[in-house]
Amino acid sequence: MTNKKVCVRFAPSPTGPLHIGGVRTALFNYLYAKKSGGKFLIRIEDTDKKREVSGAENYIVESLKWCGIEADQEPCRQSERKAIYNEHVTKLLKEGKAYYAFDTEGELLTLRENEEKKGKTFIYNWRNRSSLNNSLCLDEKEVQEKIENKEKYVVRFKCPSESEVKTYDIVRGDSSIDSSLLDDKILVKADGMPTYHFANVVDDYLMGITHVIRGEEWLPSLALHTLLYEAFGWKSPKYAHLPLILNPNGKGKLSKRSGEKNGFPVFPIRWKGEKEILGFKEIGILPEALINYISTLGWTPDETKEVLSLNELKELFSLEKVVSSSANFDFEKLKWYNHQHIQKTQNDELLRVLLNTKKEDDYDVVKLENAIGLVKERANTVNELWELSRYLFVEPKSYDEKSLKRILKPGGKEIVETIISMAGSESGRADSFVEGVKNSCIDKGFSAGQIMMTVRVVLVGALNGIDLQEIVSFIGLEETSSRAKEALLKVF
RNA sequence: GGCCCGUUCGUCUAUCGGCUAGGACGCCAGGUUUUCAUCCUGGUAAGAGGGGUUCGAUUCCCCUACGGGCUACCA
Repeated sequence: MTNKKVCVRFAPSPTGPLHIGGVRTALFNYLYAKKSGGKFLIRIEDTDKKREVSGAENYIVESLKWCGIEADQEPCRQSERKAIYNEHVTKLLKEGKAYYAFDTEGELLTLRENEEKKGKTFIYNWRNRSSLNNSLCLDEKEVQEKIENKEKYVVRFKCPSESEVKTYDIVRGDSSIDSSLLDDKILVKADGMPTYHFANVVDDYLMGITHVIRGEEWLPSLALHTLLYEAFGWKSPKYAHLPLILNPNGKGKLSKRSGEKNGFPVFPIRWKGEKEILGFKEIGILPEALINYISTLGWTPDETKEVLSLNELKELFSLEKVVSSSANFDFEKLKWYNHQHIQKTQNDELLRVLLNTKKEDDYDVVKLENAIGLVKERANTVNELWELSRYLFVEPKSYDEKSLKRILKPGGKEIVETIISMAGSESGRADSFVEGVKNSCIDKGFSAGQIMMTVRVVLVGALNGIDLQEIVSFIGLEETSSRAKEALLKVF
């Protein structure tokens, strides 16, 4: 038995920015392809012109690129393959496996509403298709006339009335569906474009897709797709339906709105729609951290190691380990992954990312890179690097309440004066300055605690930050003295 | 409403009938840091409920509950 080379695809529809669920689907496809030495393709499913959003296609590709996910071929577009779908639908029509339907949308809507009033559901299928307006009950002439008169029509799939459709899903195993419950899905719309279901099946077959890895929302369509493969006499690809990613509280699919509500992004990068929406990139999440985190949503590697690079994920991924229950998105955990990845990232790389995200050009880049090295272990996001290293570049603007309380203790002024005189003295040494101030003040009878706290308030303006000596070494004696003078003026 | 899928600590998950139910995030406590954060150590906390099957069920089956998805000439 020869194993066909794995070929998978990510098939987004360009109706808006790519959200985190889509990224996860793309990621799992990509990882599976890489793991199996296969191909990963992107297919743009732009069969609905009404819902198409300009810029979305480009956004999707750019987002994935930022995540490190790149296709092995240029993306293809379904809108450019109309002739192919026509050819295939003609085949089904000829074989009596599909039929023309002339019912208007309004008529169908009325039918649906009427059934709903009775507490029932209208299904366009074997039960009622013979009483509706289609080529199964109209005679051939009438059908020809209607088509020649340019009457609007759709093509529907003639779904078998009684057949047990057996399906297999890598994540969920075997199941079987009674085809009599299915409806005669539209294959080609009145505008001549194929529907998702039809284009999807035709393309997956033609493109040699071996594994369809997609979101769980497609599970109800699996029987239809299987039936379509059967109608063409084609062998179905293997399927893996991924669990959904839900809101943090588990209520509903993660959506644009849920991100806004909970104060975190749901998109990889900035989306410039009616309103600009920031992505994970803009808030300082590293792509590898995002990828690492979302890989854990519905999947776990065999090994216990948690922090993994994209390359490691490629090695470890397996579809068999994908779970079937949906996962809640947890921004806190993403931040933890980001913290871990920041630690693994070189300072110059962090600098590059930082400057890319936000420009504050009055900083010296060499100094900034050094500062990053000093503060990065405290950062959960790249953007925090600015705030965390602020006092290494600018003197404190103000002193918070707790700091004032500290510095205003009896003797505080004397300690500050000592800092000024020692920093200004010819013999003052920057690399052991803090130790010097400490010893000198201890001699004057102050406690080590008070001395250190006072120095901190002078330098940082708050009771936090990196090691004092590191600060002094970074900013230099002159700046140290200047900050102390400033404190003397402002506080006392 | 109908159809489908799911249900292990608050969250992500491990467990392929033997469990004192493991790990990670979070949270709490302690240690390191004369600060804060990091880091280290420890702690907290779970099998939705009810029936079966079995010597034994978190694991297999059924029912109920709850959650989610689909139910378009959207994908």
